[in-house]
Amino acid sequence: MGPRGTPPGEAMNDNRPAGYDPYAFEPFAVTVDLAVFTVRESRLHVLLVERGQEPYRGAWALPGGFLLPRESAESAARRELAEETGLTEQTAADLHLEQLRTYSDPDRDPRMRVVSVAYTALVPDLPEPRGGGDAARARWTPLASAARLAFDHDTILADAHSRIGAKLEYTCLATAFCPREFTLGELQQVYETVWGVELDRPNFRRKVLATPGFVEAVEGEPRRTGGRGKPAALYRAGVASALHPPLLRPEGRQQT
Amino acid sequence: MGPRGTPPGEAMNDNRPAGYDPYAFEPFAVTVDLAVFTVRESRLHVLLVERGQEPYRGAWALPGGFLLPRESAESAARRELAEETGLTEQTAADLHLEQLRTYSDPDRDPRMRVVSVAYTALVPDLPEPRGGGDAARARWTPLASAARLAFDHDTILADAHSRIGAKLEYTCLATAFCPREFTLGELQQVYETVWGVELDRPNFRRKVLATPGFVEAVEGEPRRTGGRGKPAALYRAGVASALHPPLLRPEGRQQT
DNA sequence: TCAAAAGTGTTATGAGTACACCCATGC
DNA sequence: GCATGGGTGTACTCATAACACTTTTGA
Repeated sequence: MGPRGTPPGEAMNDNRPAGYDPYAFEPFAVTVDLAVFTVRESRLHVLLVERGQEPYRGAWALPGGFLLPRESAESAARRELAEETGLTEQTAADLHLEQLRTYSDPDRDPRMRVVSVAYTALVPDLPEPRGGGDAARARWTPLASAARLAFDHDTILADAHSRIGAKLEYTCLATAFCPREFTLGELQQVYETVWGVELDRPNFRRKVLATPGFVEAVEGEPRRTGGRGKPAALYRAGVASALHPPLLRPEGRQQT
Repeated sequence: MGPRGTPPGEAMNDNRPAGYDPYAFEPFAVTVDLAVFTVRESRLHVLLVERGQEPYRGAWALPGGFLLPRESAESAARRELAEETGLTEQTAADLHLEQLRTYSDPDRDPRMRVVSVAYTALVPDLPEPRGGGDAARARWTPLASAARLAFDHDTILADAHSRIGAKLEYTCLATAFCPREFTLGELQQVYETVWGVELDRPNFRRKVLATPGFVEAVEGEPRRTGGRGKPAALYRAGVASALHPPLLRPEGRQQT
């Protein structure tokens, strides 16, 4: 059958181009890339690191790195995320991490063949990252200012942005952007920021509360002020993960 | 910055575990796996191949194979698909292929480290495949009978099934299961088969026709009979790719 | 003439929208 | 008091669900 049946070093089979031998070529390297988003001051931000080496020295890039020999891509992503953001391993282990897709263009890295598995993470507003070792800087960058990244990271970032926008429609993911306890106003801000639209507050409220398991009210009287105005009730993320029916963004509905 | 800045053979940086050198370990192999679906006799079928070598000799598996040195994962997937199904390269090039996700568990292949990029393809009912070389057999298998596949292919197949089910809700993908010209009854069959539910014909019909660009009527009087009953009008896939608003499966709506 | 599949019509329900209005707090 | 955000009420619109009914073919 297929080439999978013939690992490098074993006999050829005729389903493989004549003369193909994995050891005759440079090995593939496998990396992970992370598009980590947060909402800050009503703008979507992404975590970027500055490259300290060629190629793309001095350019900004998505954090990421090589898989260790006995590590899955998701473990590698969590490890890199912890390293780059200064999060504890525990916090990183609990984070919502989602595989975006894999980028495998043969020329995506000018030096060698690198296949990269991209992940998306959504985090609440975190302290400024402490940059990895090796003279690297890391920082939160408004998405609007994140352009001309190294490698194909502009593409990955665009894919990630579009994916999370879509995900907000039919999952409860938006709560991942919020701290453990949050107000419905903050949750609405997440949607408005990611989608770049304004939503009707009364309707948003009803929609969220009508979806069982989306949010759960925090007991007692605890309320929090967002500055001025009436203090808002606090909620925590609920147990549901999917939104049925979905919460479609306004643009997604205007044909008919 | 991150390890990506240090390809194998260059200097270490302290963001990488001490002593790590990609050449000191077995190289990663990168493969593609394909979950190719079709609808046959009102049942969802998947294309499987029989393994001719250890491990899992004699077991059924998803078709797939190694990436060539200068080939993207998607190109590899199209190439493998053409090889396994006997499709022409041209047909394979036009097919709807979608990246599912990447599987990277260190132990997913007992012999070596293999990272596999899985793809999903939807095809109309095709002739029986002609199996690849090397004594392999290939055949369409009802999804219900496809179990205990080699490697982690049970997992991949389950993920693929659940993904296409979800995709039918908010994309026009169902037409990929149909021949170039099809009736609305056939299109409805696709939904009913993939979702495993019955839909109301009048409502389905209205919904499809009300979505601009989903299908376009074939001009003139051409009608086709599906055996007995009134001949149905023929349609072709339209230009739209997304469904707004989505066509939710019944189960996805029964909470409130 | 009957079964089977295509196609049309109609009504009730419920989700989504838009917008008016009241409440609580800081300045 | 007034600006600011939280929270409630309501009426209109439109998509969907459910189901009755007609049409056109093969046997």
